[in-house]
Amino acid sequence: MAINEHYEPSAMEQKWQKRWAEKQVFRMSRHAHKEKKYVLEMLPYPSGHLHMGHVRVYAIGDVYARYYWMRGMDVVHPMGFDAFGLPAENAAIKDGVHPATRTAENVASFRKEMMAMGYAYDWALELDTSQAEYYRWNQWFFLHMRKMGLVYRRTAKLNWCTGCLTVIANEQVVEGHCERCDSAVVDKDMREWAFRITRYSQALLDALDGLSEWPERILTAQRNWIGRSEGALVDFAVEGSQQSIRVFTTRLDTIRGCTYVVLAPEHPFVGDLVKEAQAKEVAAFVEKAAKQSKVERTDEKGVKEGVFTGAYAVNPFNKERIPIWLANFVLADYGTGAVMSVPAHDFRDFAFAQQYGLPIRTVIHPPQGAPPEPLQEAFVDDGVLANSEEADGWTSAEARQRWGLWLEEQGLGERTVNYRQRDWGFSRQRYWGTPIPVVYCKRCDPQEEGIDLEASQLPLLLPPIDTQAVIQGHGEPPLAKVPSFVNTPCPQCGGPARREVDTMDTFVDSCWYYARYLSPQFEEGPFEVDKARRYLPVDIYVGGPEHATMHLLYFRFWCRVMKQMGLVDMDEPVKRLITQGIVNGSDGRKMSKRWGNFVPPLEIIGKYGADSLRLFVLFAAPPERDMNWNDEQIEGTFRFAKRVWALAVAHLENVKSAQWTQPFEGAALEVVRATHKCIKHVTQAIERLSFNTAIAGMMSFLNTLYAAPPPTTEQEKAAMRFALKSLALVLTPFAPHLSDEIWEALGEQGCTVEAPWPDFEEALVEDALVSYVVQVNGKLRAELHLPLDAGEEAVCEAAKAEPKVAAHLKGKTVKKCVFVPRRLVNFVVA
RNA sequence: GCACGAGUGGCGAAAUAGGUAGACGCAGCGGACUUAAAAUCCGCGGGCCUUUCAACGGGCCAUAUGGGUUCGAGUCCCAUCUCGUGCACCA
Repeated sequence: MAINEHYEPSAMEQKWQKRWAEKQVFRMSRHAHKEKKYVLEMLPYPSGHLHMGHVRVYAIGDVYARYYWMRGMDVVHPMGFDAFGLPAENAAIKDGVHPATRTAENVASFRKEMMAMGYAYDWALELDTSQAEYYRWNQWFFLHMRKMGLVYRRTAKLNWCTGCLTVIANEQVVEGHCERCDSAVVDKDMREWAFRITRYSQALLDALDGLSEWPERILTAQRNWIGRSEGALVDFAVEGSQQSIRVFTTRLDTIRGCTYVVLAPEHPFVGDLVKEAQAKEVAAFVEKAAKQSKVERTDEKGVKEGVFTGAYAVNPFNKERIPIWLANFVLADYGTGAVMSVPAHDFRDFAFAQQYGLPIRTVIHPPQGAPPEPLQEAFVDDGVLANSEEADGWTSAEARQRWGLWLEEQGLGERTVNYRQRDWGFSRQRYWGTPIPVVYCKRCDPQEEGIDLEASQLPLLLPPIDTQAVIQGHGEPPLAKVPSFVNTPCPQCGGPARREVDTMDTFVDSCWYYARYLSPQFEEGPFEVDKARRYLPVDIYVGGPEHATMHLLYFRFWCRVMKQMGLVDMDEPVKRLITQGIVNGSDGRKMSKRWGNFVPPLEIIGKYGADSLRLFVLFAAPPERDMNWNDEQIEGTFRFAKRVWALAVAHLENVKSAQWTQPFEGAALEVVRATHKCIKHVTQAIERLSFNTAIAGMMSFLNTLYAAPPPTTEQEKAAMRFALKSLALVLTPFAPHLSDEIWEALGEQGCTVEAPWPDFEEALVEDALVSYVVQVNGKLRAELHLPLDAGEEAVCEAAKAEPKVAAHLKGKTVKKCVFVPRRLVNFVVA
């Protein structure tokens, strides 16, 4: 076979991509009887073309997939498309192309570009979530989960994205703006469908402790998001009324310092409580608050406004009569929508009390003693109780415990746990998503709770639509404009009924896709349970940290539901999570056409080849760190690829058929040593997610081979052949095309990914001499090269004999001599 | 405000268990090859001081800042600063 002297990646890479596909080398179950490894990257939204971020995630996953294949494992490495979603629909509004058409085009180009990168996917497992064969199972889950009480319809103030023209979930609102399009989010009173994810808040929180292979930042983000707080519910009797106000507090220990109670303006008791004298003022206040959006109300930091209702409550602990106020900062949907105010021990309450001249009473002292009165600021830490009669001297923790019990005994309240997390609202007023399999019938369902379709009626297909006429961005669900879809007989009475016209959030699609990959053609259920048993959970999951409190929380919830349904037998979907950093433009800004810093991967592949691009994204920074694109660094990895090829070409004919079975010695042994060292380095670097140093190790090895004398003896030729062969193998996860080309040129069979990962011999990793550092009082004074087996005495003697060391020891007493085998000697002198 | 993470050359970064700080690469400089350039190959490369024509050497400082533990600290402890991320009138 003729060897191309020059490194020309384009033709070479295409050749191997074709061959891999023909031979199906990446198919699932190639080693069906071996240990399984499920390597997964978050499935992409097919947006048109790959960008550098995609190139990076998939390169990371690909390293592990190929590595584990070579380790002889039964690897599953699938890819698919999160094909529903707003961009395709918005594009349709703009240019009139149907979302299905646009999506199909995009999927095709994504697939092609992924293949051009040489990623090792089993394309037989490919998924497209916008296909009925997939989304029908979303509907199937919906019906099951509704029976389990995990799906319900509610009316609430919802987050309406003014850009996407749909309601979005709490998780998708970032500082009052849409996570996707950054438009303002406003409150809108609407009805929607929600998953009761909060039923799992505690379980999802507890299980985080077991996710030892997840990045700490993701675990923390989820803990914060779930926002568990322990506290108590306390009933405050209302003077002259049968009603009592229930408040939630985490600081029951401060309750004797409570000098007033505050309700949210939306609190249901407000109308009953308010006294005639205050009625006008209160009504105005409530109206004003209602007009403000959640964003506005929480945006004005520090501006607290309130109004007195004229009513009084009674503190159940000291029977004190205290006023009831309304305030804009109290949230109706957290806790009970009512709080007890303890100005002495809460910053907000302190500011509010000062503003409105309400009394401030200290009941907690810091351990050092009483603070000066009047308080200059709230003391919010735990401390020791004071001014609390029999409780004086208790610690805060003790008081919470004892009073909590007392409340329960007296029937005045209870200890409780509150979560910040809300249920997951998943209705979307858009077209390009999974239809919700529910019908409204005025006769059978006057409350519009929704009547479920029968499982046999699935899939409920998304109707074909006239793009121009129907997809108009007026904020009405597009499906409402398709009479043939809307009008349907009631599944119960057969009379005229209307279908639900909202569709599901696309985050539903990504909740269980990892299980579907294992049996994408399966028609009897969402996936084959046996396959799930064999291959789940996912062993390595790679994706962006921006999903910390969205997808990564939703799919954990869904996994638990699937377990309850008996579909899977694990609690958690993913063992090890890798969150890759962002690829920014060379100016450090987000890569975007707008900034003119956008680098299309296809262009780079064309210029340098996929191998060099893969090497670049893996070498420039560790996987979890953000990185900037760099036009000069890519030249560096391209140079490396060229050097590897040039070295192989230089030696191939000479060493191709070399054989040697005796122990190596001399120059040949040095080459063999360097090879073992490289194998060890790369192996360990891959295991600890340090791909940049893995590549650095190979670069060093290559430098060593360049420096080695040209092989002349049979032994030296065999050593060089061993070096080239090993390099081809360890390079495979990073630059697979180049590896296979060298592999083939050496006369080896098949492709590198089918070959076993090379082992290293510890004895051959060691150099014959070990380098010792000699320090005097911790300062470096000399370096020695001594045999491996040199003992402490011999090393110390040799060290003392070094002239530079001797100079520093002269006239001083050695008080101590620290000896670290194989590393250093340190003389401590006075 | 609370929580988490990170600060190392001109730049991207490395240092697995407390043991030679800056591996590997980029840019830069010097050399070889070439009529020349590109490509390629080889070499140099933290700062300051000192010696010297120069080379070789020698000394001190240096991993955000200030302390501490240790024979020895980028690494461990305490405090501070800066940046990034998440949560946030959440009671």
